[in-house]
Amino acid sequence: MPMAGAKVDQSVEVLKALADPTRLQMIGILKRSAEPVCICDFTAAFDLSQPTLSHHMAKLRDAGLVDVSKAGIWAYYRLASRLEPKTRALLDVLV
Amino acid sequence: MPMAGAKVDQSVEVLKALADPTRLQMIGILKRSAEPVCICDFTAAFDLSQPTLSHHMAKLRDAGLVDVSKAGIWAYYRLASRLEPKTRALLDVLV
DNA sequence: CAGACCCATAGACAGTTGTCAATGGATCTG
DNA sequence: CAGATCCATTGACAACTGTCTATGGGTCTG
Repeated sequence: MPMAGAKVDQSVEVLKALADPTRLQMIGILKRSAEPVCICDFTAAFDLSQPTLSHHMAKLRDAGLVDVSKAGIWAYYRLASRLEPKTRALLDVLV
Repeated sequence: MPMAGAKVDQSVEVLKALADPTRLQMIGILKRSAEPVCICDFTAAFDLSQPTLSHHMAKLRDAGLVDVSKAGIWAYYRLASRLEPKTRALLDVLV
């Protein structure tokens, strides 16, 4: 059976969020990390400015791939706990 | 172990090829079709011009997702026969 | 309070992308 | 040969993307 239009759009949204080397590696880091990660950790890992990484993280958040929790000064990011099974399978294949 | 740089770039290339509703559906059609499909079939299935569909197909071809064989007037497309296992797993999850 | 620190947003700008109309090449058919 | 058919390429254009600098809002610490 073919994919319905809404399913296609949702898959495309996730794919677009992952179709960037920086974001794909960010997701990989989050997936492998037991502890949540702050933006400042990413600024140390990537040679990109802090606003750029914040922008990428917002895209991952908009796609529903990432949860954020603020604690004091820091914003802690982790892989979303309630991912669609299909999305989780996608990440298991990718990273 | 983290992904190496080249692996990231290759994954991103595939993801970018799939991160478009038209192309994702084209891949779905090719994956489910036992027979190869010509561009004219896609012009019947999508409300897009022939050059646009040809352009999308070129992107899928450049990403190594699709094989093409020309026979007379027609160009027959099918899912690539020799896909990386990771790429095949990706398509099995997606479509 | 004053400063330092983390993060998000806004504005700007070059590069990429998705689409179309127009064209041309290659192949079949009469 | 002449026309018709399928497809790819080109050129154009609006829209989106990735990046930076600059700025501002919170929050902790002297």
